Amino acid sequence: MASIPRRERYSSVALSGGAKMATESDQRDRGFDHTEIEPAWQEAWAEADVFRIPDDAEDPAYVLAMFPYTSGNLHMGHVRNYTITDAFARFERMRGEEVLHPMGWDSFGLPAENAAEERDTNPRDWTLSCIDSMREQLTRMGFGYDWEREVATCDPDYYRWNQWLFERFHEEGLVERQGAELNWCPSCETVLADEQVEGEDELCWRCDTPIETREMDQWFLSITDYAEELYEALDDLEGWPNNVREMQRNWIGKQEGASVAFEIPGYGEVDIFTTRLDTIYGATYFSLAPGHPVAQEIAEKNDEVAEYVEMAAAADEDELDVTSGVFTGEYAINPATGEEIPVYVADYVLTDIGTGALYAVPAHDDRDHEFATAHDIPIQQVVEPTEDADIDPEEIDIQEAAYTEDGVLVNSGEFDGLTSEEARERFVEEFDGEHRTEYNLRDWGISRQRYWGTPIPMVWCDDCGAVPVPEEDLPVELPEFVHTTGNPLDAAEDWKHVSCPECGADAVRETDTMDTFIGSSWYFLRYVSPGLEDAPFDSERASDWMPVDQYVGGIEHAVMHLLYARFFTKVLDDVDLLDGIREPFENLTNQGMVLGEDGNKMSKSRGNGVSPQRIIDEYGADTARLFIMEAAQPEKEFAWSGEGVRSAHDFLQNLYTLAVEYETGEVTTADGGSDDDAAIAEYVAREIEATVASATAEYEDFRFNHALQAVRELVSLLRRYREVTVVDPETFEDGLVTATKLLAPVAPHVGEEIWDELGNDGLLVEAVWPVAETPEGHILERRLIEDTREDVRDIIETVGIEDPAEITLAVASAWKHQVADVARDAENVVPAVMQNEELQRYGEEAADYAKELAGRGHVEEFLSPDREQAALDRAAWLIEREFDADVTVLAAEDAPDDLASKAEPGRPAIDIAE
RNA sequence: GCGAGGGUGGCUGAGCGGCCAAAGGCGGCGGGCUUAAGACCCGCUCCCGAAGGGGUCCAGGGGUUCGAAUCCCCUCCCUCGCACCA
Repeated sequence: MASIPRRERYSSVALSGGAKMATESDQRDRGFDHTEIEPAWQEAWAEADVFRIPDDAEDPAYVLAMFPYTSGNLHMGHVRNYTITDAFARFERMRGEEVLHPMGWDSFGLPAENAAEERDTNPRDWTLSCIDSMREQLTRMGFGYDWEREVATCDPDYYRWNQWLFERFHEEGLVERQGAELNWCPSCETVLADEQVEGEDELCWRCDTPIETREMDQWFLSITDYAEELYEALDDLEGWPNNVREMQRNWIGKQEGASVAFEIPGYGEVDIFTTRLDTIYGATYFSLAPGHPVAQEIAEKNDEVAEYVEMAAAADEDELDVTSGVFTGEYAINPATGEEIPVYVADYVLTDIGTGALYAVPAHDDRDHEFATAHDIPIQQVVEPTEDADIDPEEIDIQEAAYTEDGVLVNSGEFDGLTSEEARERFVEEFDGEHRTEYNLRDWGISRQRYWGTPIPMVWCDDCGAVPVPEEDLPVELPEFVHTTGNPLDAAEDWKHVSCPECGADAVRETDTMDTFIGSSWYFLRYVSPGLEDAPFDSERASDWMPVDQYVGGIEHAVMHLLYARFFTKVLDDVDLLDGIREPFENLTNQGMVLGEDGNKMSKSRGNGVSPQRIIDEYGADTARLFIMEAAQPEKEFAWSGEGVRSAHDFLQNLYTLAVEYETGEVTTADGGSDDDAAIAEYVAREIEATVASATAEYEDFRFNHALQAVRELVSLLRRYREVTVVDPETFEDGLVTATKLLAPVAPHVGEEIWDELGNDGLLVEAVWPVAETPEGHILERRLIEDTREDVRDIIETVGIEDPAEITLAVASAWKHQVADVARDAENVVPAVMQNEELQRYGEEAADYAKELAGRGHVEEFLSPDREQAALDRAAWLIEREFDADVTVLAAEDAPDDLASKAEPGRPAIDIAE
């Protein structure tokens, strides 16, 4: 795999280089050529089938990236996403886990139709070619997937199961046909689910076109049946980011409250929903949404109301003022007071929130207050702050502004003095209401008036109504695509006309297709048994392999995809297709954005985009992967940096070169050298162990940048090691091998190349992850060395020593360590030390030191004198090298008294001679 | 408005009760290696200091503690999500 040994290449450069500057390509010739090694190793992995996971694997680590939409292009966001999962999967694999790391294609959707229109082809061919191209790009990045498990949602063998599941849902009573006012995207010419409408401006999630509303009959999945569990279970999803859980909570919008009926004479009882039943005595008017049935009824008799209702229906969202509304002339009876309060129809009351009707309490609700003020409705206070509240009840002027906090009841008849909380509980019974929980979540409208999706397997019969297509006739395949302005399925006459499965009469197929999010709601189950022909997935295996252990993808799916997938999983468990799996994704990571070099979001208009293709061509996949992983922790955003890319590339080249130099004998080695050399080797060996321990922990915690930082430090140490002395071959090679292994999940191609170069058998991808504990005392030791080096620097600098010749370090005597040990645990340090018989011998000295420690308030942990000395011995070379001076490390008893007496635990005495 | 997450040195960013003047990277400065360049290596990069010392410091203010960048409260600012939600 590796080409020419480095030496030959080097000499060829030397021959041709002469005095002129080496070109970039010359430099590259000294290291590896990524265009050569990357495809070669990709082929080697494929041949060895290393990413394949057998069906009989038991509970493998399931590492999953959100599958891409088949746009045809891999962008940096994808590269980051897939680098993270690939690195983690490779890490787990090297640790001996069986790993399920599959890939597939979210391949239905409108863009394919648009592309087909533009290119005079059809969505299928277009999509299939996109898939081929994206698979190729993923492979070039070196991502290791089990391609035998590849799935594509546009494949009839896949979407037949969307249909089959739709019918199962139907049988379970989870499919409903509802007429509703729906979000219509005029550009996509289809309806959208609420989740697919974004922001205040109400834009289509795909094309950013402002949404219109349309009244249509639609197929809905009853996700609201699961609202409670979807909401409550979020608390236990501890492996999920808080913001995603919070977004889902927001979206589901659980509200605990109560409903109470108000009588409107002539119109019967009207249910209201409220979270503030405690304020019922303060209700001074009653308000109906324009869409409320009673409002409609009143409109029939009252022209003014009719006019308002009509206007409200026609008006756009924000067109009407918040105080707009009309008095109906009717009165409602407040069940608490028995009083009649005027009934208004007001646009600020929303039809689909609560019951679409409410009693208004201007004194304790901001919107009601505003409305009451505008309409000259009385404002009656019924709650005042509790005594321990921050606000003085005297300061509250409810004519000026509503007091919306909980408090104590006033003006509420016999209930005065109850707290808000008590009143809410009490009033439910008192006024014949009931506890009620409302959710914001609406049912999931899945009908789309588009071609490139899963046909909804229903047939419309004049006599039988909507009839499901019999299971044996699935899949209902898409007909040939035709170019048309409307829905191509509507135009497919032959396809559309069928006989009714129930009565055999002439009937027509449902021409709407399913929301593409149906396909992504269970694809993670299909990977378990992708070819299965008689069920969507193998239930037993899925129950064993699920949930997904690590799921990584963009935050844009926080509500839509992730909520739908949770919903599907729960339903599938309830219909026994799964066994006890209630949640699909145990741990979730949302990778941050990759910004352009200017710190802004990459975009065509800014021209700050970086194409993965170009980076692979120029620097190779490993460089791109390493740069991305070093740049930031997965969930953080970072800006692309040419400098960073080059740095990653240089590092890989340097490590490779170091390995080659070692292998070709350019690194001078000697077995069992001097004592000094042995000490240095031991230092290096301990650092190797420490690096393994910390890098492993960082990989586990998804802090790849920290792991990689540790690897860089190790490699830097190895370089210094070989510079300062003849190296111990075993230690040095262990260092190289360790660094290579720790790097393997991120830079797998270069890793294999080095692995091979060092003469190892087999593939690195299948090698065993190193295991080591942080050497005992390593942290204290590192601190000691760093402090000491810094002190030496400080002294040389402050004193202005030109050329230090001899540095003597003396460890503190054993009794000082003992004083510190006693002091650490003592309440009263000085007495504790002086009462210690052993320490009494040191009299004044011990007392003085004890006083000093007592003054610090806290005594740190220290190494014992022996271990301090040993640690300094091992690290002496670093000091010698830095200051170009001889270094002597002495035990207290071997050092001159005046020196030794200056030493403290963790702080050797330092003498520097010029 | 409600909710979540944040505000750390020239920048980026770790730390989240003592070992913190605060990791790493970038940038800047000086030095080594080299015919030279790159790469690599060694320092410095808040202020004062002729032996490891002292001062100030982690958005602002207050508090808890022997001790706070780290915990609590208030204020200001940023980012994200939801929002005429009864």
